[in-house]
Amino acid sequence: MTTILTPDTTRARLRNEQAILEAAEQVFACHGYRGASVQAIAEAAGLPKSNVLYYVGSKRQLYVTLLERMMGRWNAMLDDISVDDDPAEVLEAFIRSKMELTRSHPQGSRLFAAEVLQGAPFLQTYLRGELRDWVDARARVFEQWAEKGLMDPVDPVWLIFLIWSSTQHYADFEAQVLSITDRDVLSEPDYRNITDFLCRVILKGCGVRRASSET
Amino acid sequence: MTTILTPDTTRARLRNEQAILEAAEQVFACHGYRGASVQAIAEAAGLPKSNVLYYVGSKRQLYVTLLERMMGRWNAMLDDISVDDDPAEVLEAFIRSKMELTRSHPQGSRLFAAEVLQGAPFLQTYLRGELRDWVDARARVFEQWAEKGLMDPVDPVWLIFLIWSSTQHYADFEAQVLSITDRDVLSEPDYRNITDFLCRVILKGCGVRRASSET
DNA sequence: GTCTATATACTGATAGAC
DNA sequence: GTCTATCAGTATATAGAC
Repeated sequence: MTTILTPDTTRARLRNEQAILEAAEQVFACHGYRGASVQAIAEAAGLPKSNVLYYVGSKRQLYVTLLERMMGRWNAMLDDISVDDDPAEVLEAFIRSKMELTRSHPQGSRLFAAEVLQGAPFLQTYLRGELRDWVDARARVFEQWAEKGLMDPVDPVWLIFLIWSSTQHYADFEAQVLSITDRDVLSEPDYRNITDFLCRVILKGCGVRRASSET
Repeated sequence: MTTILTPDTTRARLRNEQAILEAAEQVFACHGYRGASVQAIAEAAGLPKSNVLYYVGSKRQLYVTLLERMMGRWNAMLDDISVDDDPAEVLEAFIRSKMELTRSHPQGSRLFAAEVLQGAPFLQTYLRGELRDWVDARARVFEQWAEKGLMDPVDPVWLIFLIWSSTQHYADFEAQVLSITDRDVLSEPDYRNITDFLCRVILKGCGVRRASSET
């Protein structure tokens, strides 16, 4: 079948693909892989079910594409550190960038949560490989900081999980947070306040003196 | 239809109902409400699908029953506090009991997470009522402690969410934790270490002096 | 109480008209 | 490229034999 790719058809294709990805991220995040239906994704994207499958191949491929997109965002956040860096600066940047990921991509964060909740069948190799190595490397630096007296000798892995969990919470449990605080949405000032709170409590809790106090 | 309730039939009924609840909690926790199938629950319980529906009425009723059971466990943990209590003792007990709920009921914790992840459609009234009131009451006590100089003036609601999220993490993200730390399970000593870590960091982070240091 | 059989709706995916 | 029609499979739920 010959198809003339006019600018219009290309633009339409891009627009449809984008709409599908956004819709699918929302539906997968809400109902998980099994609970999501192609029909629901198609309706959310404003397209017939067949078109969705035409564009993305299969439900499974669509899910993998979305997970890869989210892990890409995640990796973009994971910069390397060294013993010579300032603990306060690094930890604060760590908390802030993780929270910014939650704030800017709540659906993707929830998608990730749903995937891990079902035992992370699609992410095993990533978690046991790339991400474990990254955690181990960072943990060693934390330990060296503790040896140099720059922070308390806390278990570095539990510390990393503390930062991940406390920030991730505002995506995954957004419904609970909104219900309890009687809000419709979490505003940018809300996110700023929460982030400042987490930086303050976690850094102090680890015995790290903050680099500067203007926030 | 007349049925003679011998001790055996009663015992069988109880055993089956128990098996169904356990199996359903696992399947709903893993795949969410929509992603769970009665068939999968029946297989996990070792019963024919029809029997499951005979016992529990419908998938929806089964789900509600499980949520109610979990909220019962949750409420059993929520003891009241007053300004005259010791902040260190109360906060530490809060963290420890929340972590103990995670440890003893990981499936229930994940079930709760999956429910909130989909927007908490079944738990709206609970979250906006009972639980919000409980949080508000506790928040007021935290604020009074801060006024009396017993702890830093941190936002009490973010503090409660910090405790919930950092403990809940070890149920919801168990797959990630196990992959990264290269474990098959989280042992009781692991849970003790994590709990000690969280008590130490969070209490210190809020400027609360710990009551005793023997743990 | 427990099972088989089945009703009805929906699932992911595809074939083929346009 | 986009749609309708349809496939085989599975979903929840129930009716009725035993």
